[in-house]
Amino acid sequence: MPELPEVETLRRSLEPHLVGRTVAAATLHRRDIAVAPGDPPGGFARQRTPARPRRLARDQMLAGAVIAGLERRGKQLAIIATDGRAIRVHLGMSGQLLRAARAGRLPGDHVHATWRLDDGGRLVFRDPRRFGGLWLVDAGGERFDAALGPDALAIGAAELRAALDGARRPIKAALLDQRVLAGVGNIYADESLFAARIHPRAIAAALDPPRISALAAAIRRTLASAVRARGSSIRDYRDPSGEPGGFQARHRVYGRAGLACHGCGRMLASDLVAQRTTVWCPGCQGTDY
DNA sequence: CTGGTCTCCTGATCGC
DNA sequence: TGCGATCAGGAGACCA
Repeated sequence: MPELPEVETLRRSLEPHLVGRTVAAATLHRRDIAVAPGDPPGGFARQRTPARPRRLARDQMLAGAVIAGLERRGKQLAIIATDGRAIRVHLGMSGQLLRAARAGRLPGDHVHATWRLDDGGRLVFRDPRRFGGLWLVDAGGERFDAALGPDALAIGAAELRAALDGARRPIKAALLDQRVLAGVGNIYADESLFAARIHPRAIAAALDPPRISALAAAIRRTLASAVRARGSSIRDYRDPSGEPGGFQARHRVYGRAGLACHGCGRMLASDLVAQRTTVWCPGCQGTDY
């Protein structure tokens, strides 16, 4: 569901309700959506079904902690306690963090974790597809995945050039790689490439410095504009206060395959690039790469 | 190392 | 109305 603008919208929306609150109680309903310190090492997927899940200490879900703030890096969100403990949240494709005031209604299905606050409010982690998850972080631990690249919202030209570092793969594949750049997903990769007039299959290493500068600027502008619009709502996405985003009305290419380009009128093309449906304009972004 | 493909999971939608 | 095929905002495992 979410890319950087949706996660940043979530962060801004939740923060005023959480900061300064004490976590009165916390419940993890499915052990296999969380990774705790001491869990077997290895990839996320292989950690989700340990032969015998370790029991969690009750304070690992931040029970008893006072919430100091919410930080975001790329698409990851960290709920940080005043004592340094934290919970890193990945929303994956279908994850949501929902808030309900005292006695407010919350969905019952696919709810994997629940926190109750000292003002009676509740916070819920819901994720039907379970591609997302929670990382429980001790004080002093890594709040974000250490391999994440620079945050895309403020990516500079030199920074992007260094991150791409001669990658011999389509620029779209590189933009989707969170180790290169943190925060861009399928929607904003296509929108940014259109804005920079770069073909999604252009080999990253073949882009000259001026084009990489243009791309960095396009990514910053596209993401900032999407954050201002409170993200993109495809299907039924809502932020925690129930508000849909508004950026989907401004998509130039994503979801518009076969329609006319807003820039030149040509029909937008679509194909699989980096295993993801990709839409571009053969007029504005070229037919060769 | 690199880059392409497969896979995890559920739900919405579309054509028949 | 039902039913199977297809697709989805992500990303790690696996393979050549």
